[in-house]
Amino acid sequence: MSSRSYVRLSASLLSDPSVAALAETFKVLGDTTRVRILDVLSRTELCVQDLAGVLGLTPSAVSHQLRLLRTSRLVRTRRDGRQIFYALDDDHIVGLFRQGLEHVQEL
Amino acid sequence: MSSRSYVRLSASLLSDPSVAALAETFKVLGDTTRVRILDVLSRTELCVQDLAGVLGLTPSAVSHQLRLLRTSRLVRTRRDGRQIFYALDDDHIVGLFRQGLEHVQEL
DNA sequence: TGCACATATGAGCAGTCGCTCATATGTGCG
DNA sequence: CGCACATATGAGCGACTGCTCATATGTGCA
Repeated sequence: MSSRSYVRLSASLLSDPSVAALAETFKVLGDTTRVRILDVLSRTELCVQDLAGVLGLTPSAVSHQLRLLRTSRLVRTRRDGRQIFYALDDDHIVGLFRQGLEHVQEL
Repeated sequence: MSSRSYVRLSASLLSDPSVAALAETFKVLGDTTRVRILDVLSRTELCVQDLAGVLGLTPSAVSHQLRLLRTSRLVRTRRDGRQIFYALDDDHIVGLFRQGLEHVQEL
């Protein structure tokens, strides 16, 4: 392949910011704890201590992970008294899970 | 939430192996170098040195990443003489990228 | 066969990750 | 207000990641 072709191919690739944002999103999804959290939240809204209860983790560990998920706009929060309820922020995550599972299941 | 409800919710969640496989797949996608490699391969089949040329990386670095992608069944190989050509192994990756970009673009 | 090229692999190092533990912030209620 | 509860945050530790550099494996050709 000529270096001239490198240039032509490069011009059609994803931009650096897109690549970074995409990788960042997948990185957040690439951890069993966060997958489990998102799986739970795809079924019901839940507060931190209940998430911890369901998943068998400390509230602190869950809170740390939720911060990441919040920063990535994967979950949103709603305060009700002392508790803060978490829910999925958009439907793309469910789509990503479904598509990811399809890939996984054909191994 | 009662501990009885924990049990009910838990029963409907993804199995541990599914969670592990899903997280593993996303983890592989969660790196800019691998995203760039897959982006290139979504447009054309390419051998290691040309991938390195396009991406401005050493052939060794590319080869290390390709091994991961191979193990995860995200790319497949075809030998032609001394060169080994890499291509996407299935269409789900393109779908995952598209879905991921949709999420990213609404930030 | 022997040499050059293409790719793969292993060791090792700097940077990152996910947890725990301690502590801070924020809210409701007496 | 003052205390208990719910959540968030920071430091720090062991485990892991992605690269480089050196080396091994595999292929084509004289």
